[in-house]
Amino acid sequence: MEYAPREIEQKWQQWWREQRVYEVTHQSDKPKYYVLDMFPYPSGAGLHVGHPLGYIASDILSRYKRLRGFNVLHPMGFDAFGLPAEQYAIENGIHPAVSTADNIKRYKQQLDNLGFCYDWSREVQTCDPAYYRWTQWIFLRMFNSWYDRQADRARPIAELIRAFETGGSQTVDAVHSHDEHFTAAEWLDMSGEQRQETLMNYRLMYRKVGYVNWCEALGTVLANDEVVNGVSERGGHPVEIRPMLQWSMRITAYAERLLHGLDTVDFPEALKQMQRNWIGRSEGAQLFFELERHADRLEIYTTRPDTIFGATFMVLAPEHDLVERIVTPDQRATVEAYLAITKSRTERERQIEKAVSGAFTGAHAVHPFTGKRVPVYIADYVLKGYGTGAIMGVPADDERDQRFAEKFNLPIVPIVDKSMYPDAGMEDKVGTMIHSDFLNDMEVPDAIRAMLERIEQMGIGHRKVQYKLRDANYSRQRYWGEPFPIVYDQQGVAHDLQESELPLELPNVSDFKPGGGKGPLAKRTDWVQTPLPGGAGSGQRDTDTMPGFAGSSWYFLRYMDPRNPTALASSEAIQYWQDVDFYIGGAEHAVGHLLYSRMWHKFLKDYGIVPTEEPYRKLVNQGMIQGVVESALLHIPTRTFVSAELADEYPADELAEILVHAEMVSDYGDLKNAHLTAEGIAQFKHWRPDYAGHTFRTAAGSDRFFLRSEVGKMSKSKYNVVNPDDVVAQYGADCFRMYEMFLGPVEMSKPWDTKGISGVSGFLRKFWGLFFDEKTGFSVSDAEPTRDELRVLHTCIKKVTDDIERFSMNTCVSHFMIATNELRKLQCNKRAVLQQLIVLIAPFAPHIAEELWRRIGHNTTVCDAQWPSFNEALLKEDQINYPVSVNGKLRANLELPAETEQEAAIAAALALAPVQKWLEGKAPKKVIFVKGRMINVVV
RNA sequence: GCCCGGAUGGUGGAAUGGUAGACACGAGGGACUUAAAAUCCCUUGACCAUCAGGUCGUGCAGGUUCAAGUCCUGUUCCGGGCACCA
Repeated sequence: MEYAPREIEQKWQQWWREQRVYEVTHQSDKPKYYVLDMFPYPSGAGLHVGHPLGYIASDILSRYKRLRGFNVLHPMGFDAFGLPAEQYAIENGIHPAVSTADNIKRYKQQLDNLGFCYDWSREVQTCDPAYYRWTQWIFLRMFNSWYDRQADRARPIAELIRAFETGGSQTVDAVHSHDEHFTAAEWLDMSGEQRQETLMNYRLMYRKVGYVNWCEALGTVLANDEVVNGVSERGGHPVEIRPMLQWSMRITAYAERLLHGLDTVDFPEALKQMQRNWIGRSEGAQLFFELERHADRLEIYTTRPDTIFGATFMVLAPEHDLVERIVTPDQRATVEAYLAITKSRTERERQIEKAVSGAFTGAHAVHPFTGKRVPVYIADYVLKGYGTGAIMGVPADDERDQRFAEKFNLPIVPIVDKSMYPDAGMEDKVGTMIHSDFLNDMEVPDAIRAMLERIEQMGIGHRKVQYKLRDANYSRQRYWGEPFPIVYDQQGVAHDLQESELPLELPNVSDFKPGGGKGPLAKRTDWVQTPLPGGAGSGQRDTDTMPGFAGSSWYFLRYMDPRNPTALASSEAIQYWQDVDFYIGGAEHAVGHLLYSRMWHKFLKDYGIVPTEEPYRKLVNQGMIQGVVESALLHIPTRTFVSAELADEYPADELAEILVHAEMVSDYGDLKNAHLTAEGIAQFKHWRPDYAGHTFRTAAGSDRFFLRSEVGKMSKSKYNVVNPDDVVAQYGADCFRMYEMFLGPVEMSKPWDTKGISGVSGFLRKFWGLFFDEKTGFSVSDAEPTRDELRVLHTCIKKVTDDIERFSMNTCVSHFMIATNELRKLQCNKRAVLQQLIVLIAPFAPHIAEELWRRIGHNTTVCDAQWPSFNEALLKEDQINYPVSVNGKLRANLELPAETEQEAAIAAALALAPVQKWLEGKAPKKVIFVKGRMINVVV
């Protein structure tokens, strides 16, 4: 009987759905296992063959864990708020809610088509009010929290207020934005408004005027990780730095925990490194320089306090508060001109130029050790947002300071003798101190230690750990996101909504265009005007919405108890499911989602809402399946298309690359052989009538017109999108799943290439064929399996089990192929062998497995079968082939019975004539057994 | 510039320090067929060969080891991330 994948697949997909085979509950005695995919943003383009790679791998793992007796949580949902839907609305007038719902529907159809074992009853959508109610709830909890450094956790803001009332600002060690000192009496003297302003300095969600990444084209502010090379990640629009009143998330409070947590989780090393770099911890000193003729002191940050004797100038960031106060009248014009230039330049221009620039303020600082006058400059290579926004210039030991000193003719005093370290770079922390007073002759690390001590003794500074990580901007001047559950009073003080007022639903609007630095919500004045919480007068709602990462920062918790109306998830559900055991998704979220959600999790841990410090135990980044971009070479002057191998005959600048639709290409995906046949050329001319009159030149004697191919993104605009639905229609979902795994390791990126799929397709037919007899149809035997048959089966069980455990899905497919081929040779149709093989293959090809499982006589789903265990004894062969090598070189093979003792093997090996020859009469020093088989004789 | 990865046949890729190239594609040859498709069988890293086998071979140069694709040092190229972070 023919293997008809589509028939089988549709039948079982429907049955699984109707029988709710994949729904799970936390009321279970089984151990839990949580397998999570990064949920997709449902774009209008639908899925292409690259998207399901990670989903297939996680589906296999989920099914495997279920067969191993785990209660497996494997949910799916949609990250449904965000910019693209809103841009689409602006361009086409379709409400984001409508287009998002359409896209989700299409995604679900495409996913179901592949036979995934998601528990769809747990689906979440971040744009659903029942979901974002809890996103708003977490926001408010953060708003009403501060970070206690002493306890190293977030705590309710009410406790901070009590501390201020009793002891002022000095009684607590709280994370805050800027230093403030006040006594309890001063706190009590403050107006309500002043107190609220003070509290903003401590809240974990807080408002501040900050320099933010403003994108004019998108009409919104962006987070640091949403800005790439000075342009917006989405759309590539220019981004400028602008001061705006914005919500911020105090992620910096968690910097140290985010860093340390990385040592406890199983993430790819590269990803951990990316997060470490993003957090950017450095140890150094914050220290003060007195300013000449000024009461203000200049506070700088340095990781090299040992080099202070080489400090010959100071540099402030152009935006530094002190600039205005210290600039001298004769330098005012120069400084203002420089400030004007820095302001007018966009972030992008500044990054591209990298030219040394700056201006002298006319002011001088006093060197704390030498008492010398040190000139104070401003320059944009010093950043306002890092450290104190001021540095000491040490041109002998820092490349940027050196360039600056050369440009402005400032003295360069050598302070580290690196002659003992010829390979050391300028900024390496090695060498011997010179021209450095009491530090002279010390090695750099000792000098750093000595100087830190001296600075603290003298009271001119202190040790300080500094992070590159900044607080995340949390406001977006957009429509399609979570509204802030906040109302402002006349004084602009933020009041939080009561929990009973949540969710604050996103109101409908008809005009989605942003304008005047405000989002579309500002136009709904009827919605904006609202009584203050508690009814004390009228107020105004926040017209911004939350950023895309808000909803995705905690979605994995909602899956645990997705319909709970009274909590983000019940504590029983969270206690049972705990955390994510296996998380799979793209590496592009390394410093965005993965950092934010880790922080939210730690925050929730601080309040005992979740039991674990880290949300994800193990993370795998799946690679991308790329497309191949095919183009035909056009020789413009002669209006002739030229086959790629003839390109050398034409001047390169007269050739243009014209994109060709992948559907017309023969051998698509093969970088060397992709070509158009006569039929393909006809299709191309029909598709591009503007080229219908052009001639196509192929090499003499060839009817193939070769294309120029390169690996690139799979995208509509490159005409190279391969839809998984089409592959499934032709080969079946089981074949598609196995083939994507067979292409290579899940972590690896590779171009899509359909050519190899025939191998997997053929394998599935052969596998199916094991169960059928040409004449009698379905036929399995109840006879006892032979030793050979069992050996094939148990080898396969062992290898597949080992390989799934180490997430090596591609080699699993090979093991299935080997087992199937061998059983075919043995003409094995024994039930005892085949039914175990079905279970092995079920995670990879669930439909064919289900069908055969039923046919073989089971009346329950294969999903509830038990993973077979293997018998080690059966793996041993009756005869063992002993390769014998002398000094590591293979010399001979000898066959011995498996039961032979090692001594017998040695004796036999050494007696072997070829080995005798290589021993050259010498006595062996030692004999080494390898894997209990191979013998190496060392002479 | 800095930090991570990676480099294995014509191709995708296998190899807990232990017979490199599993498995698959492609290619070549053969069987079946009027023919094609499908299917099946054989060959397929390079070189030498008296056809028994031998020599070389995992980007390059060294090292450790009885034994290195795998570990160490240096180097080249490719991919990814960060980039005035004091």
